[in-house]
Amino acid sequence: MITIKDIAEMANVSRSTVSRVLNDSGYVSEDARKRVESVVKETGYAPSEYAKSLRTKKTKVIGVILPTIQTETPSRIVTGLGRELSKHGYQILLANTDHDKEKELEYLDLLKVRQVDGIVLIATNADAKLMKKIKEINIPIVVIGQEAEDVIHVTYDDYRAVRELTRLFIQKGHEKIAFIGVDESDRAVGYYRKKGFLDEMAAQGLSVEKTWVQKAIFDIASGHEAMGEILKYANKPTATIAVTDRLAIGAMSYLKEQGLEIPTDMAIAGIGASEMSQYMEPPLTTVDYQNEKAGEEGAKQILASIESRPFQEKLVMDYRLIIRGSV
Amino acid sequence: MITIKDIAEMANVSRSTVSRVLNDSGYVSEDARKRVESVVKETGYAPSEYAKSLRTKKTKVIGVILPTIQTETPSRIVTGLGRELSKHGYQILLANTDHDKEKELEYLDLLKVRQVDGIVLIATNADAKLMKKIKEINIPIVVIGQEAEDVIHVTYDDYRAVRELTRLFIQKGHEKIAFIGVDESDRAVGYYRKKGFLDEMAAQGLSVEKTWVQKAIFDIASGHEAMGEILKYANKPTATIAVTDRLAIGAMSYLKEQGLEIPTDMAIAGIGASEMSQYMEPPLTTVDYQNEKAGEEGAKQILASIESRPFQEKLVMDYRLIIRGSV
DNA sequence: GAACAATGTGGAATCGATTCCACAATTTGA
DNA sequence: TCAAATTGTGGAATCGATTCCACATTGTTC
Repeated sequence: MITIKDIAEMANVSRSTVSRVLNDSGYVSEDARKRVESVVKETGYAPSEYAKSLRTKKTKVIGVILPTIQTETPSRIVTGLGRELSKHGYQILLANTDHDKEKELEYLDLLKVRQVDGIVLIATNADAKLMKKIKEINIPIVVIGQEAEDVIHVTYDDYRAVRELTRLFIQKGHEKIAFIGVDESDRAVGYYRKKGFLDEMAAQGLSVEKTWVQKAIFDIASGHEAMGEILKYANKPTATIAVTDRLAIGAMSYLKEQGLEIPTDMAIAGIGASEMSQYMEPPLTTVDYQNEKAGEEGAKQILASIESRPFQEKLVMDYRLIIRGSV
Repeated sequence: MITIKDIAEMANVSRSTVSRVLNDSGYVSEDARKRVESVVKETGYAPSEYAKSLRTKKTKVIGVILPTIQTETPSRIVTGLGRELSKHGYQILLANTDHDKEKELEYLDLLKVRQVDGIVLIATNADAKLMKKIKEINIPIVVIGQEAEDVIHVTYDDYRAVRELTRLFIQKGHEKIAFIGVDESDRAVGYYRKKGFLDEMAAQGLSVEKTWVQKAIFDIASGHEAMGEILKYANKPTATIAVTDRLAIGAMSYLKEQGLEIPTDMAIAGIGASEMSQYMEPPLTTVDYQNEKAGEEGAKQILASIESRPFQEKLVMDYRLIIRGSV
């Protein structure tokens, strides 16, 4: 494998001169520069990132920690991240926790040891333990999808989106509206989406039965189960907001099993603009977050931070309602 | 940041001795070993991968090249890969080509420069250009989902799976069976799945109208369009095999638009066991490939190759039919 | 008892790049 | 014309690890 030593010999200069040409730093005569560039081109020489990194302490690698790559939100964000990072010569080192929260902390340590230039956390819960570890490792960090104090973060306007969804139902004449959420330890999906729902209902003078508000987990089966719980009682709602498309799809499958018509007997909406949402029967009303763009923006901010340029600590992505046959 | 020099000073030994302890190589007295281990533990010291790599020429990083991370097959394979690789202290460097074939070759070069220990290609077409480049870069490589001569590859039995699917339709009384495929440059999805279909039909003495065999691309919309083409002619089939779930789902949406009943008017099946397939109406019959396991197996073989242990050049993953309401 | 082997250790060389220092030649300005 | 600044260059030091060599001590075998 060719090294800078070989290039220097071929171009009749020293390694310092080759380095000056490659990095466009310091004085180099035009003659010497041309000779070096010619040799580099004809040999296809590229310097070792490892040797460079040892000296410059930069790796051009960003670590990305996520609970799964198999769902749309994380995979879209990673796509956006990768698109922007590769424009600047950076690569993604993937750290998949497989939903194991402890692994998140382990990966932060591992990525520090691997000297990544920055770390992006996707679909995390920014709890005290995580925030403490983030402060400790002292690497530029971006959190995507969750608020994080004193850390660059890109979020979606969960609160406003759900308020608007709720308003949509009310405008369509619904007064009894149910809600399928997740644990509020997930501030974005669990807390703010619920708060948006409850605040809009209160603002419209509409009450919410305790039995209409269910807590699920992030899978289709638990949406199914939650709808079952909602419909167990006499005072039944006529519409349901689920905090993810998966939960909505699970709920829909329960309704169909019970012979109930969507949206005639129950209107329903989700969040996430999953591909599946489009092909449900009827097609599911949903909120489209700009996940790929969130990834791109996250990449821009972390690069600005790494390269000591001004950055925005907080970005809130826009969203749009996709109104379909389920409402 | 702590280095081996600091550890040596704290433990009252030389850097060589610390290195011997960390790598369990060469003679070290019990006394010295205990002191070093104690200091390493209390400081949380971990050696720089970059410095190690400079000397050992190993990086403990595997490059993964894929056209998209947003679909189920690649994301499941990556999940399986990551699970196995992380057991052995390896990390994944993600290289997403965004369906740009030229980028695949660029990424091979980039990953060589980054001195990854191995490269995994997912959802590629092993054409002559790619195979030439693979020979040239001389890094352990695994191809997943496609056959590749002289390269470790993990495949699915596309041919046999589609023969079995075709037989299933015939056993249910269908004689007029349509096929929605993709370009045959994709040997696995385009060629072998089609060949399985045609061979089984011929073996059963059943003819296939030219208009019943359509070529689509890998998206739902083109499955919709393909079904439109199939139904344009008088002699209509009563069943359709699509080479991916997405194409099947697109076809289904066309049928519904035309007011046709699935499976009464047209039975339909896809391949890929997508999550969506389960929630279609009726639920889609599909072939489940073991994508995560393919990733795990691919990881095992590439690690065996990297570590100069015996490996299998060709693995064929098993599959299972998931028979649902669409047939 | 001597020669050979095993044990244990420290320090230099090495990996491949960048960076800084020293030196020489040339140019500029007073 | 001379001093200072600029231009151009090569080589050593450095980054943080591993590895090998040289040396000293201890143990074993003939």
